[in-house]
Amino acid sequence: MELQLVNERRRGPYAAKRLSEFAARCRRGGLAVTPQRLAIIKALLGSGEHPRADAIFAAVRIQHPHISLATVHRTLETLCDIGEARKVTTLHDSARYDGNMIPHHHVVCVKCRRIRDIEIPRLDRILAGQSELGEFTVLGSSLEIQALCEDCAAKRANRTRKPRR
Amino acid sequence: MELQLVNERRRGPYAAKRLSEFAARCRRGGLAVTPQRLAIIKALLGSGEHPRADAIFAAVRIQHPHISLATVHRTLETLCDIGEARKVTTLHDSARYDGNMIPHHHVVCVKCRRIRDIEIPRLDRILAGQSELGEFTVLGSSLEIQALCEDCAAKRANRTRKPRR
DNA sequence: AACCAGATGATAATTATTATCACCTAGGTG
DNA sequence: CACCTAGGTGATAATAATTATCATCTGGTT
Repeated sequence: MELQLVNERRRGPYAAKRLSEFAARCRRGGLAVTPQRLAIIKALLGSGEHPRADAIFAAVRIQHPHISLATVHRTLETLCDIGEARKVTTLHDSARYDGNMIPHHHVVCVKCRRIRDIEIPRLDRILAGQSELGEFTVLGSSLEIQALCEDCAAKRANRTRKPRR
Repeated sequence: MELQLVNERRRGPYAAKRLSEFAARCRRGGLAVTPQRLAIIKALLGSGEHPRADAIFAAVRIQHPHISLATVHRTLETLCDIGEARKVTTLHDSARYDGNMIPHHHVVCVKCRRIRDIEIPRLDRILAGQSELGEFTVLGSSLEIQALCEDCAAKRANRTRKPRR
């Protein structure tokens, strides 16, 4: 079997480990360890639901009634920046459409958001053979590769070479 | 080579073919063939940029100065419904986060938007070996499988069995 | 204990998308 | 070919997620 649902049981120990390392990882990323950040990462690691910002907000509010929704949004983005979380969806701020209905996938520049089509015949073959996945009936799929395009890589290199100070 | 950028040259003939079949496909989908819809699919097929609604709006406006932005949004969604276009991003109306940083992918129910993690070790192996892709430097990737969960499939079956009339 | 860069809370601003509704038109019907 | 009507459109308001702003607060270092 090529595709399989992830075993949920592994989540507990994994979350505990991640949580115990969190303070150290914040400091490594140059971030202060605040009660809000702890509460947010805890809520995120404790959820298998791929929650939205407002769900995290609701969960965290129980212990931190004064926390602001803006803080939750900001913190989740920050966590993604230091590699403590990832966004399941949308690298883009608005929907993008594609008229090409031939099966294909996408590379997206995370900086300028340019998109190029790519083909991965072997992946399409794997997916074509899989119409059921646990309790799900497969309808379609799309692979998105996050990348840096030439132009943006060049710009970034310039900035790295001579950081303003 | 497992992954490769799609050759752009193929787009012209492909677009011409799709365009010539468009009216028939609309009727098959029970849709009227309006000048607006024609203009929008034409703009979409003519673009390799995976455009946003507002870009399509700008393009179409040149020939149809009175078209409404709402029509463009509506039409693009309609085109997706009848399989004439697809959304490159965001099945969701808001961002969703994941605390699990172990490489994995997602199945999403297109109805209730429930998400489950899946593992595809073979895909991860393909991707791990690919740090360059044409002019792009690969940073990460995520596969999203669109599906229908058990519950939503059951609900849909009920509706299909007894369509109200 | 004091300091301050960075974090937070409160709120306003922004922006993509959807809803509403009066009017219009594609495409069948007599 | 003129007419009819379900469905489509334009204009605009409403909604809702996210981001910006800014005064205040605090983690962590001195």
